[in-house]
Amino acid sequence: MSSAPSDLLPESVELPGTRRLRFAPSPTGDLHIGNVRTALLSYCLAGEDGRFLVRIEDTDRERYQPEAVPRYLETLAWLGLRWDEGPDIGGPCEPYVESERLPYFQAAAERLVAAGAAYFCFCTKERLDELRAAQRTAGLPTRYDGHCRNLPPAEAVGRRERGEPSVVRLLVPPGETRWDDLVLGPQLVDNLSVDDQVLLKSDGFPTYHLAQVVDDHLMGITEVVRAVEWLPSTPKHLITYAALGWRPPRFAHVALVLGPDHSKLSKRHGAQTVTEFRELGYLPEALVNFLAFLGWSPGTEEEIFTLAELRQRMTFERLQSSPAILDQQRLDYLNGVWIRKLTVEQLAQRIKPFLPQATPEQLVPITAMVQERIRRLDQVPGLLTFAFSEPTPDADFLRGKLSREVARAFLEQVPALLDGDPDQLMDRLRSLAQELGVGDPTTEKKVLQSVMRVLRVATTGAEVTPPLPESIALIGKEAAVRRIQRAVRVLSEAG
RNA sequence: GCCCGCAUCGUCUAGCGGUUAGGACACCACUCUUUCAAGGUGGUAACCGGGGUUCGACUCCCCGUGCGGGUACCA
Repeated sequence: MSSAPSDLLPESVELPGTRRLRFAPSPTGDLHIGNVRTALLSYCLAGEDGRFLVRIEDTDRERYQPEAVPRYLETLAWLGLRWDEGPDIGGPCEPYVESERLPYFQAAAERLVAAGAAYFCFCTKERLDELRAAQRTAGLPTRYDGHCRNLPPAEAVGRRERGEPSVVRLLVPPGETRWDDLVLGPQLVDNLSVDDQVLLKSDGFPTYHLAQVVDDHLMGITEVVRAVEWLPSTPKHLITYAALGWRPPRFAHVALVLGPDHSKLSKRHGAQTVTEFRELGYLPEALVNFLAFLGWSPGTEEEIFTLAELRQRMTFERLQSSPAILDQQRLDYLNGVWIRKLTVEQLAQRIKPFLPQATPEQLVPITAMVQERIRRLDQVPGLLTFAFSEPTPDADFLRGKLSREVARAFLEQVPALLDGDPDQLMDRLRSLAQELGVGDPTTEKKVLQSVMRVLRVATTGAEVTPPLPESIALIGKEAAVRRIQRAVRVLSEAG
């Protein structure tokens, strides 16, 4: 057999980075929060002296969505996960798109076949289906029966030349496979339970199993961080590395992220893609901080971390092996923390897309008003409806617990108080309220509250708003007076 | 069915043979306060079950149970 194809496989040369970790998403749809978590872990675990690379795993032609690639990259960038090598910026191991690396996979497959570590298989889908069904009813493990394992090479070549569709399967040797997982510890698998995996599909594309092994080797990947769903196929990968004479990377299998009902995260759990979380008004800083703690902890009681700090601190030793449930309340809390950590100007920029009706001049004052009271950016419009539309509270809503007379008497005198120093407005309102509170059986404090409530409802139409002086300043004195006068009218007419 | 992994408050977690089992979210009080938040103080709440090993198990081993994953020419 010719050795030419194998020459297509370059031996890895010196590559930059003490550690090289990659994120290799399959471009189908939108980036799932679970995927992003492994990307985050890989980015952090690469450390400050390591390299983080992105490789596009587009070997499934059925599910491939070309538009997904730029979207994925944009999402990673939004989160701040900067890659050192990737499809857009290139690097020493170009190209970083698997569909452009077919010769490598085909060469590897041929090398494996030549070495007797893999073989051509001509079994049809129908035969395989029947086989599995029969095995299952017999209570046996469902796996390939080795039907094509011992085809004479000449026959295999002949059938291929005649155009019969074929795949290349890994020939799993007897024995056992062991490795020391960076998260789960020592693993031992009897090769009897490892299937003869298809490495090269009949369309000439590799399966994940081959592509991952070949590319991780050629790209000098030192550690592979992936979800436990890959655990059962690790022996296949290790056997492939060994057959190719390559040293495998170390593996770190992290547990899955589950929904609140302990099942795999899916649509019915609400937001699950990064884009969805972004549209709900979560900050990348919060998402990163939150995700990092799903399966990792610093071992101290610190819990607020920037991405840079995470990259500095994260180690494989502290990775957790049990699954984590996505708790959105905790995410909300962390998001609130990060919202308050930003400067008003920074936050204003983040709020901007959520409040397109705000003028540039309004944006900063608005931000200052809401910064302490929101946990998500999408809550901003709800807090500020009064600023962008005229409220129309009715008399009963206006007066609340107060009598119409007291409510009206109070409101009638407010416009005059609006003129002085805005910082003292509360003091002036307080004095006015105290005057009106004389003779009232309730405490002064309660009177003050009721009376402020009337003014709040009159000017904003809501019981819950940012502080009154700022709210009034936002809508402007003129509008405030107009709204108060309207309220007075409503209260009078109701009588 | 078969193979594999996991198991501390409701949730995220600390713990790595001897602790009053710690922190955070959520929740409940109180506090601050013009509402709502934010902040402060305090509180409720956990080692899945059964066997071992050991002077001593949340911690180590085995079994069970529960949950999760794999079982594709998808990743």
